[in-house]
Amino acid sequence: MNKPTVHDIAKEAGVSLATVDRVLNARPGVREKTIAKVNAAVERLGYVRDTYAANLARQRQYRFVFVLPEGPSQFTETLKAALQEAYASQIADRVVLRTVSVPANDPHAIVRALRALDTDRLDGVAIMAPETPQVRDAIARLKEAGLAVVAVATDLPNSKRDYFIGINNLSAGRTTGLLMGRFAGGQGEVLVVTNSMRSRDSLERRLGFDEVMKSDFPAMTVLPSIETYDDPARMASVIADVVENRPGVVGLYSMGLGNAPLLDALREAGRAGQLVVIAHELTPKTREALQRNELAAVITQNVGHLVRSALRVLRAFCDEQSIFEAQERIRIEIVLRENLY
Amino acid sequence: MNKPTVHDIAKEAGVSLATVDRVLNARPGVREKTIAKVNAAVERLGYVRDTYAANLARQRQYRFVFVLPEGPSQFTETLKAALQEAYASQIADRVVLRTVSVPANDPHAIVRALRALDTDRLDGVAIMAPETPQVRDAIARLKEAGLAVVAVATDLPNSKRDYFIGINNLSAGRTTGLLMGRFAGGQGEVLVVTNSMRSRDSLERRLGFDEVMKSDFPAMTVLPSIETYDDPARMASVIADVVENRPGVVGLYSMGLGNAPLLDALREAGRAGQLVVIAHELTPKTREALQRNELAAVITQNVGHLVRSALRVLRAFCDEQSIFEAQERIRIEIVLRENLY
DNA sequence: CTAGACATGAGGTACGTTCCTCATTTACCG
DNA sequence: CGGTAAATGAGGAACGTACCTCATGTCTAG
Repeated sequence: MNKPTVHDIAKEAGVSLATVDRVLNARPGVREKTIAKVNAAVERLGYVRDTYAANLARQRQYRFVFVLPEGPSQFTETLKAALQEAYASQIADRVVLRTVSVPANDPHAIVRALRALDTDRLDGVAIMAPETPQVRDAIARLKEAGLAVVAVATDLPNSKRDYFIGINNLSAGRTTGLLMGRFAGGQGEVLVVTNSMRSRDSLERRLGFDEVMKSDFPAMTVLPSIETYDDPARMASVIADVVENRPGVVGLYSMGLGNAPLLDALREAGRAGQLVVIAHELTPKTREALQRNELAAVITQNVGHLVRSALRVLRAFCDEQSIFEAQERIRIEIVLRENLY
Repeated sequence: MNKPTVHDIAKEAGVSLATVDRVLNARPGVREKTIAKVNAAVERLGYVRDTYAANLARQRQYRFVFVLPEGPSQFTETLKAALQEAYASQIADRVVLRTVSVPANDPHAIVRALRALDTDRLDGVAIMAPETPQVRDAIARLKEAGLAVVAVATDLPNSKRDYFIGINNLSAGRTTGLLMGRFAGGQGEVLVVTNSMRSRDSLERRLGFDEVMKSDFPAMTVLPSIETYDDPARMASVIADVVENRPGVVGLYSMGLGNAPLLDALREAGRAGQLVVIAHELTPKTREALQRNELAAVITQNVGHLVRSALRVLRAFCDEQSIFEAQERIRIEIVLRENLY
């Protein structure tokens, strides 16, 4: 038997097409009893609305905005590229997309950008930003206006966002810890470098990393995190110091942004390839470093998947459809030289 | 400006809707010159056919069959479950799906199954089977009948299949080699066990594994592959032998099916957790073993991704659409205890 | 010059849905 | 019981595309 249509429902329920339509689209003017009759028929026949036909009739447009940080990070660049690519594909059917870039380190700019969004001409927003009370408020405003809101890559757990698309950073840190311990042989000191420990992402990763180090590799020592604040010179001096004065250091964990300066500094110091270096995010730089054996591993999330997922989830929320969790779960990927493709 | 429609094309090209339709659907009875005019208009306006509207009008059905091996393997089970799950989702819009199971170790059965397919009532076939000349011929027949054919999980490179959806097993073997060498500390012997070395998948994995072992970990010794032919007793005796007589063995690589008996045997022998054991395919069994630290790592491919990809690719070939490579590339995933979710 | 083949146009119906309007029926209240 | 409001029915147009028929226009060969 073919898929049932609204006409079949009407016949089955013994009502007219118009009534079925009123029920399905939650329009007023139908008795409870009739609503029940229609719903029963829907159940019985297993009717599912043809979203594409519905979108056609309704001339549906999904107007989405991606609010992304703009900075020296290659991560954002790859993300934007992936967005462009996805936009040209089937997934972006009936989607009108706009990207808003905000300076990464300006907490006020992000709020201004969110406040400036014209909620009347928008159906959904994807946000990648650190969480602040102001950001939470701005998101509450978007939700009140009926928009779908998803957090991308970095979660906004205390905001009213509908969904988070990205990895669990605690697990990511734990994964790195396990890998570091195993690769380094369970002995020696590990240095953790990061751009800044102020972000929750960094904190969570560090937390997970330490947990595993402590429980699984008690013979190893994890040194305090060193913050480099986007400053290549600072990074160079940190690395030089390690190379000269800390012979016990066997591993290096680059927790966030700023992989490029780290790799440069290591190469400069002539220690590239001798330490177990693990970094986050697969970018052209880290890719190359993996190939040269300068990085032992990269912990990453697939940005293509990330943006496609964001688009699908935004649509689902706009249509009040359920989302296919298994498809939207972003995996913590471990990339070595050999599964780099 | 909104997306152009066929009407816009007709206006732009200065022809009627009927002619535009004839050109777009490659129907006969249009002069070369007119075809060029229409195509020029399509180019100029950047027209893209609305596949969903087209499918609606055409009452399109995608009738697909998945031909899958039936055996003691948990892999096939997870694959079928994923297929069921995907079938309920958007991806399977207008798809009518059937699964055909064939005994895994009967090369004739697969050919019989492929020959039995009614090509008139079918639009595409996804096949997971070892390649033989007869299978190649059967696929050639399907292609001649105009069907879309994809190989899933295990490639059929010399057949006429349109596409392969799965991982590169040479790279998978290389990845495992790198991981094994790193985890085991570059010293000692490694045992390789597999159900059978007759499959190309096994051969390629072994090849890749050996390549990396030789180049990156020359101090390690890889022992000859041991085949267990689906026989738990044989597996148990192999493991017992290793535990008792081969103290130099530090690592174990389970290359294909039969992880369950291996893990059972290891537990039996009391050596679970002491060797670096790496296996393929994430299943309930291997998942549990990771959690118990009995497996150091699992090399796998996401079966959900696999089947969704197969469905998308089959559709694309049916519609002669281009496929979005980045989305269809199946990654070689490294799963540790910590990124297991 | 004309028959016949071929090219093109005009217009309609359909797909499954949405969203109208207008008419009719039903239920409830006093 | 009539009056009124609410519920329902009937039907149509539209979305973008496919596919059909029939009429008309144009070219070419004889």
